[in-house]
Amino acid sequence: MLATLRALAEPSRLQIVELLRDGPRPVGHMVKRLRLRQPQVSKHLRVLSDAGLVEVRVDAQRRIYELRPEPLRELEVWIERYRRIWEGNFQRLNAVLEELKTEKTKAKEKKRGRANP
Amino acid sequence: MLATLRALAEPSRLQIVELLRDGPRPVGHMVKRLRLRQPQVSKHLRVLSDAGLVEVRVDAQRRIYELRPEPLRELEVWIERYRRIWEGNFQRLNAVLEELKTEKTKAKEKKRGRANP
DNA sequence: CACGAATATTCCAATTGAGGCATATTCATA
DNA sequence: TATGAATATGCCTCAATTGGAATATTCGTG
Repeated sequence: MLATLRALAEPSRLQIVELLRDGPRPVGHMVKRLRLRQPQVSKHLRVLSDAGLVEVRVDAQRRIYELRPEPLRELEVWIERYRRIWEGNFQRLNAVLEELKTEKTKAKEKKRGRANP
Repeated sequence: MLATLRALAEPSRLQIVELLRDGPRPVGHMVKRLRLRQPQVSKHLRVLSDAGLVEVRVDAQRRIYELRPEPLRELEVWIERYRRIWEGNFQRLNAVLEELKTEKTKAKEKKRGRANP
């Protein structure tokens, strides 16, 4: 999970993944499209590969990279656990009250909620 | 999207988000649970807040943090676009062929597909 | 109105990560 | 078999990020 997120949380890498959404591609193809030099693309692919997000197929001196579904599916599963957050009516109220024995609820404050403006 | 991923791609921050899945929580609550000092937790919360992943409610000198659904929903939407990747039978074959005019398909190679072992 | 509780911010040191460049490797082909 | 194409790796540098400690701020309360 974390590995997947870390791999995706980089602009170039995210672009590569988006690129591969259209199907397997050789390195050279990505070099042409991205604003990156070949070594850098290879490095990013290495990271994606270590995270299990892509796999390679060899074609002579060419390397064809392809998305692997597993990590993405896992990410989807993970995020589904948060679904109820946007499907309204959470029962969180009691969760809050559980923690806030000393509740006084009287706040004002603007400016991003800083404790000390 | 990228902002969301970057915010989530850090172990402590991911933990905080998981924590907040159970409902809004004050900073002190997280400090107790995570293996982090208060200032560090505040900093991470700041990052999450900048990414729009959490919002604050003020309660006296306490700050109650709460998950915001939007970025998570967006992430879910984004990942759904990859659904077909794991729902089999992609038509990628022709995408490959499109790129590989010089196809020769003869590969061997083991060791992680390095071009030069 | 001084004090403690709760939290944010600043400054610093150490670590990590991305780009750039040069180079090594492998394959196909002349 | 020498050469060019395609790709990976190593080394270096710079910028960004994280954690730590100290400090500032604000609120409620005695």
